Amino acid sequence: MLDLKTVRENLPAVAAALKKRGFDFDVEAFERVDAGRRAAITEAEQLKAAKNGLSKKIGDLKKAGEDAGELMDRVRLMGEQVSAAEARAAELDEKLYDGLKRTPNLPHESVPEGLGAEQNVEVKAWGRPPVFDFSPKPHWELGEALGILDWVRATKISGARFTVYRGMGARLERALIQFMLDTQTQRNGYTEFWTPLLVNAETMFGTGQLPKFEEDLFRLRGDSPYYLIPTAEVPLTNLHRDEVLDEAVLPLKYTAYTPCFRAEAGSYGKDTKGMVRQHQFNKVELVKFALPETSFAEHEALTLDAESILEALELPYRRMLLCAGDMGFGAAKCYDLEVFSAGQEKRWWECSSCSNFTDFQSRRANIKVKRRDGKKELLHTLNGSGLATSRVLPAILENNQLADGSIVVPKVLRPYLGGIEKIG
RNA sequence: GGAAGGAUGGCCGAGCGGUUUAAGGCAGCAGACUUGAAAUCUGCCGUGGGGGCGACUCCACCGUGAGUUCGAAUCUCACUCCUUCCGCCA
Repeated sequence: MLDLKTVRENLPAVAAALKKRGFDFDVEAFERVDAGRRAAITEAEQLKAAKNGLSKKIGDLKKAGEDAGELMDRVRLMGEQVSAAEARAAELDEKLYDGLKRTPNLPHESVPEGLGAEQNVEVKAWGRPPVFDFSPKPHWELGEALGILDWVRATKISGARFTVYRGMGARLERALIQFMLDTQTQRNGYTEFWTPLLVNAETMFGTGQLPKFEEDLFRLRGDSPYYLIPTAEVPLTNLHRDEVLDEAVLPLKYTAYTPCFRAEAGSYGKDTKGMVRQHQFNKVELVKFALPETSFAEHEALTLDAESILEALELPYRRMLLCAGDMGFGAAKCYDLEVFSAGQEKRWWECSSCSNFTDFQSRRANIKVKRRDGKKELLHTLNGSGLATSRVLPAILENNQLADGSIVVPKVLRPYLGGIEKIG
C-alpha cells in the first residue's frame, strides 16, 4: 500500500508514476474523498472533544456531591450527533483506504516505461543455447517416453494442470530442490525455513494477494479461514508481520522450499501441455528484509543468488528488466530470469521473478526497523524465486536430451542422484 | 473435543467505572561526570489519524468485534489466539 501522505502531497507525480505502469489513478476522485474524509473526521473529533469535556465535568460535579442530572441529559443527546458524524467519517475513510489498497506500487526511476512484455529490456545473457544434430523434443514427450512424468494419471487423480513424477523423475525433482536449498543456505547465506502451507487472510493481505487477487488463490471451503499459499513469499514475509526488527539484524535472508498452489484463473487454454503452468508446483523462494537505503543493492545481490543456480546447472538464461506495466502489483522494480528451453516453441521460460517491494508490503504487514537512534520506520521487503522447478526441470530435460531420448544429468546434481550421469 | 487461567507500548509488568494525562522497570536516545569506558545522575522515549506557518493542540487505540454507561484498559456478550490439565491422535 502506498503512503497516504505521500500520495496527497505528490498527487501529480504519483499519478504520473502509476500511469507508467498503465494504472489510471483518479486524481479528482482521490482529492474529493480525501478532503471529504478529513472534513468529516474534524467534525466528528470536535464533537467528541466537546462531549469528553462535559463527561469530565460530570465526574467533577459528582465528586463534589452536586447534581449533574441536567448535564447528563445534554451529553446523552450529543451521543447521536457524534455517532452520525463518526459514521460519515468511517464511510469515507473506508472508501479512501479501499482505493489505496487496490493501487499498485510506484515503479522505481530505473524501471523502463512500457505496458507489456514487449517493452521489457534484456540486461544480461548467460550461456549458449545447445546445438543439436537432431530435432529436439519438448519435455512432455521426453518425460512420458522415459516414464518419469505422467500427465494421463495426474489428470485421472486430480485433473488438468497437475503432474505426477515417477521414479527418476521424482528423484530428479527432489535432487533439484535439495541442490537449490543447499546452494542458497551454504553458499549464499540464507536461513532455511519450513512453514505452513495454509495461511490466514491477514497474511494474504500482508503480501498483497488480498483483497485484489482472491480469484487466483485456492481456499479449502468458502467459509474456511485458510488459504493455500501461492508462493513461500507469503509465509516467509509474514513471519515478521507486526514486528519491529533491530537495525543490527538486517538484512535478514530467508529461504524455503514449498509447493505453490495457484488457481491460474484466466489462463485457460494457455500452456496446457507439460509442467510449465500447473495448479501445484515446487519452488525454492528467497526473501529479504532490508534497510530502505540498501534495498536496491540487496535486490541486485538477490538476483545474482537466483542466477547462481542456473549457472551451476549450466542452463542458458537471460535477465529481463521488467517495464513498469509488466511488473507485479507490489513491485517497485523487478527482474525476471528466463531460462532457455530447447524443445518448445516459446523458448525462454520465466523461472524466477526477483522483486523489490520497497515499503509497499511492510506498510501492509506493519514490519518496521528500529534504527540506532531509536526511531522506527518501515523496512523494505524483497523476494525472488531461487528457483521454480516447474520451469527448470523442463529446461534440463530439453537442453540435455540426446538423440535416443535419454537425458544427461547436470554435473552438480549427480551427487544427489547416486552419481548417475544419464537418465534413460 | 472438555475444563481452568490469560492477552496492556520494542520487552517485562501494575492498573479491574471518573487525578490513567496508561504507574514502575528493562532496552534505546541525548546530556552531565570521566583520559576513555563502566557505574551513577538528569532529561527524552508507543502507534495511527485530524487541525495549526509554528510553539502546540485534539481524536482513536490496552487481542478482535459488538454492547452497557454522561464516562470503559476496567463491566457484559461473542470470537481469535496463548498457557496448563484431560481426552483423541501421526
